[in-house]
Amino acid sequence: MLMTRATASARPPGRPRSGVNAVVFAATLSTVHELGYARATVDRIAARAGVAKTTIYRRWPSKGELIVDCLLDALGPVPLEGAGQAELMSSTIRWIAAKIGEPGIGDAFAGVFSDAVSDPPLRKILSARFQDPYRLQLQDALGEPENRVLFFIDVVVGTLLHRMGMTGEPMADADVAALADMVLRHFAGGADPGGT
Amino acid sequence: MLMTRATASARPPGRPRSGVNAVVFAATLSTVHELGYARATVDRIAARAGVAKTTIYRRWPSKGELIVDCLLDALGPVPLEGAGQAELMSSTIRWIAAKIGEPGIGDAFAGVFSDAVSDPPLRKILSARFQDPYRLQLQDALGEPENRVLFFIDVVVGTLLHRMGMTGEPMADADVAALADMVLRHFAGGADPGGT
DNA sequence: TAATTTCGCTACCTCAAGTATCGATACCGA
DNA sequence: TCGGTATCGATACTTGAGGTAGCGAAATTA
Repeated sequence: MLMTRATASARPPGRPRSGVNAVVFAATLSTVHELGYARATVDRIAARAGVAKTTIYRRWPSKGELIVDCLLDALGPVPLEGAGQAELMSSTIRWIAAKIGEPGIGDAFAGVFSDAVSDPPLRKILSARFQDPYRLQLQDALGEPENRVLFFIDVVVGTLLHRMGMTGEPMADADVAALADMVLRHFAGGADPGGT
Repeated sequence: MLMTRATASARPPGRPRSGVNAVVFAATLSTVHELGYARATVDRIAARAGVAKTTIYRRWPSKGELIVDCLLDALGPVPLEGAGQAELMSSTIRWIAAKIGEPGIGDAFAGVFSDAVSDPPLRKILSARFQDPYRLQLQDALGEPENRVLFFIDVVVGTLLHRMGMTGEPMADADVAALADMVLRHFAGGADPGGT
């Protein structure tokens, strides 16, 4: 009952898609890394991937969705390590800080987030396909309610992206440590739970 | 020795500029509020202000700089109220949260910040003309070193913008209170000072 | 072999930032 | 009163990027 291929029919007819998604993701990150988000046009990404622009638009309906899928592929699920809530939070913060520091990822992250601000459909996609899975995973692992986890994400990701956006560089380890320390104290200390 | 008009020559020759800056700022905020940042084109802003687009480009070299000036005008300096560091920080956080919640301001803030991510010249302008004045003002008022004030700004503004960007709504008061509580505890408690 | 779908390619549309140019207007100094 | 100068509004334009349309060719299934 594996269903790796389909539910009803074995495979759809016609020429199958070539397996270039990974190549496109790699081309996306390296182009964003070298040229920045705005200058990483779909034309350039396609050229670097050795693929036609129309092929990209056949698979992803917009640049924003391409970036979202690329980030999901690059990040994967949170590697939950550690026993207690404090250790889980701390490792999560260090994990996402390291990921945002990897070439291309931070820029793509900030870029698609920026686009979403004035693009409500993209914002819904970003919220549903990107934030929600991590939120649910963290709600389970941390045993915290939705509003507290959303607050956690806002603080951690918001801070890291703001630093990246203002300086062009990822946050240094010492500041990441301070961020983790601040957040852990907040969630450990019982006062003012954060959210209605 | 007032020199309200000039230092050397009384006034530059030619037709003086009409005093429409305030009108343009108001048109910018209302257009951004109604249409979002990306759809608030310079054409539309000019039309709403009752001014030609070329007039805007004669005064601001780019849309980004127009937004920066508009935000500086809308925000003004931090209204430093309260005696101790804790009160100053708390009132500053509530002040910027309220400002970001005003119609148009949060969107313009997030939009120009987003643009700056992949536009290094705009990033320098944003950093020098926008962040630096507030940073210096806060360094003076709070008696904290540069790196700690930068960390403070990253956390507060980053969190508020992330919430605004993901939900389209400003952060609710209860969460702003939690943010203030968390930050105050961090700066009051002596552990892990945040920054090298 | 026929149907179907993807492929690369080229050309195109739309929209927005920013530029160029024009006659008209407002202010200065002589 | 008359140049000189810089702004004004208006129109047209250039450039770049997201996204679409239509083509013949290739790959797969039935």
